[in-house]
This record gives sequence, C-alpha cells and structure tokens, in this order.
Amino acid sequence: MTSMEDRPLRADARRNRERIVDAARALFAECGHGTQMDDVAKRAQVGVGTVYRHFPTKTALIGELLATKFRSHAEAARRHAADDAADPWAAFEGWLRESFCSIAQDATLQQRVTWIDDEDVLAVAEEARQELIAVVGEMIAAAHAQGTLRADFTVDDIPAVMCAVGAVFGATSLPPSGPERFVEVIVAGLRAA
Amino acid sequence: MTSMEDRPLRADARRNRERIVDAARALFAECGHGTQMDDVAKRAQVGVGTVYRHFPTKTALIGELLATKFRSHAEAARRHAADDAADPWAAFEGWLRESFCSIAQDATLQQRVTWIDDEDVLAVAEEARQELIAVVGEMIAAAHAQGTLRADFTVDDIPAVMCAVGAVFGATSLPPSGPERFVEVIVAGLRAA
DNA sequence: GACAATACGGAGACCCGGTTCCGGTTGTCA
DNA sequence: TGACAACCGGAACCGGGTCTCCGTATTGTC
Repeated sequence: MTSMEDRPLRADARRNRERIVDAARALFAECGHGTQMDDVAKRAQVGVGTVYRHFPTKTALIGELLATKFRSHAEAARRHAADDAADPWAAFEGWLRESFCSIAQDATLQQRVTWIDDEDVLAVAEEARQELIAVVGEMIAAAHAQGTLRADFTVDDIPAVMCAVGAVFGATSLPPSGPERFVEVIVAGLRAA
Repeated sequence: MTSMEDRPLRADARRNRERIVDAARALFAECGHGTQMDDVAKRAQVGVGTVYRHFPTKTALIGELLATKFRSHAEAARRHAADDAADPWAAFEGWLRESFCSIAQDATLQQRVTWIDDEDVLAVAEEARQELIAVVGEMIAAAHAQGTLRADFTVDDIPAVMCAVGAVFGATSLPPSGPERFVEVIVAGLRAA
C-alpha cells in the first residue's frame, strides 16, 4: 500500500526510508505521544524534508508503523495456528500471550488506535488490519468448535481486547506490578463460561 | 483541595465555577481530546479569562473533573460494601459494574489517566484517588477472605482495570457490540481461579 | 447610594509543532 | 565522465491552541 514498486526507488532513498521507520518506532516507544516529526528526523539522521517525502503526513507515518504491527500479529497468529493445530485453545492462548508481549513493547503506538484521528490512521493500515482479523477469525472459530472459548466472544471483540491491553501497558501512571497480571485476568475471562 | 474556604467566594463566582465544570465534563464526553478551553468557556457562557481564573491551567481543570469522578467511584464502593455486607464478592462485582457504566459515560476523561501529562493531572486528583484506593482495598480484602476473588489480584491492579475499561469504551474505532461483553470477560476473569 | 474589593470578558500575544520550499547534493545511466 | 533526474536538508512559514492583560461590570458592605 504505502508505496508499491512504481519505480524501484533509489538506493539511498530506500535506506533512508527504513531508517525513518525504525527511528519513529523507537521514539514512539520511548517518548509516547510527545514524539514529533523533527525528532524522528533527527534520530534517523535525516532532514525533516526527507521524512515528509516518504510520508506525506504524520498520520501516514503512524499508519505505516501500525500496519507493520498488524502484519506481525497476523504472522504470529498463523504460526500458532499451525503449531497447535490440534488444540485451538492452546493456539489462541499462545497467540494472545505473544501479542500481548509485543504490544507491551510499544504500547503507545497501539494506543493510537483508540484516538481521535484514528479514522485516518486506521485507513492507512486498513489492509493489514483486515488480514489480521481474518486470520484470527479462523482461530476463534476453531476454538469455538472445540468449546474452549467463551461462546459470546467474537472477532469483533479482538480490537477491544487489543485496546485494553495497549492502554494498560501504555499507562504512564504505572501500575507497579500490574500489567502481566492483567493479561492473566483476560485469559482466564476468555475461557469457556 | 481545589480551593478551600480561604474566603467564601462571591455568589456569581461560585455559579460560574459550577457552570465551567459542567460544561467541561459535557464537552469532554462529547468531543473527546479535541475539547479546548475556548469551547469550554463558550459552553459555560463565560469568557476564557473566567475559566482561567478558576483553573490556572487546562491540566488543573481536567484534574478537577477526574477528582470528582474518583470521589463518586469511592462513594459507590462504600454504598455497595454496605448493601452487600454479607457477600463481599457481590459487593465487589456490583461496584465494578456500576463503575464501568459510569466510565462508559465519559470514557475520554478516564483515558486521560493513561496519558502523557498524567503526572500533573493525577497530582491534582491525588487526594481523591487515595481515598478511592482505600475504600476499594477493603472490599478486595473482604472478597479475598471469602475466597471468591482471584488470589493474585490486588488493589494495585485496580487502576489497570480502570484504564482498560476506559480505553475500550473510549475507542473511536468502535467495537460495534463490544464494550459490554468486554466487561463480562473481566468479571469472569476476576473470579477465584 | 457610594466605595472597595472582587470578578468578568475576550482580543490578541505567544508558543509549539506540522508542513512547505528550494538551493545544493548524490545516484544512475549512457 | 558528464548530464539529468531523483533526492536531501533544514530554515521559514503558518495555523491552531493556551494563556495573559486590562478596562469594565458586579457584589457586598457601611
């Protein structure tokens, strides 16, 4: 989506683009919402102009980061589904835990999902998001068939769970020992009623 | 805390202060993070200057709103504890559900707790927050004694739960039918392991 | 009813952060 | 190696939002 092979993109351009994305991810993880374009540029050792050539807007940049996240969640889901093909609940729970860890890494980003201009951010990452939903949908269906997952839980609830986890890990008013425990609560809550 | 009886505060001043708080609450519920001081002033039919005389800073205003919320949660907790004195779990669950509803009302505000400048916002509401923690702590202790609440759940986890719920209800990328279900998951997850 | 103290209003100063622009640089291809 | 296109940097711009300032209005007291 972000920029197909219209033309192969010059070598240095490619390098810079990558640097920018890395810098952005790192900064959002560290500085949270306070991260700004100039910072990203500085961190990537690049001028602001360069950042804007690759991403026309801050929203676009964030969208790209989010899309990447989604893709990696989806990939994890596929992996777990394959590894635990025999036990859908195990696959689902395994995926949940892995995703939660990954969310903990840069919760700030995840939190963006719950925001104002989300409409726009999500639009950029929509394709990746759909893919994720699809993959997870299958896991959920399998778990339902097995009868190990709350009957009233659907794919549509996944975003909510992600939001929740993101919020908890991203909270600056740090629950000292909290986050991990919170995950346990959710997992327990999701087991068949 | 916000302003003790240093001097009784003139009649019109008191009236305006109240209007401002009401307007702010309403706007945060409606417009979310986008709410700005001028809007609050307009809604309260007051000049911006007046708003700033009562609350030296936007943060202070939000802090006040938050403090009010905390106080009402605490009050609810006391009520439930009294009503269901015989059954701690019932009291706890009842309080949780009531609080969740109330959070749903103006989730945006609750979300503030997970934010950047939270340090500051929380500082303003700290007193009220401590009170809430104390009251709920007793409920939790009682439920533990009864053996109906997950053994590894402590008061320190309450903020996390609040954050989570706030995030879910406040998400603009609305999980269509999600929120209520999410509450069920948490309640289920909190029952004794 | 008049004076002091207190409060009000809202124009605009001020600051902050995203976005633009363009002169200079670098990669690519013949 | 030369020439042209693609790309880079970062100073300057600009809109939008918080907060200040001060002349005016209201309250309360004697």
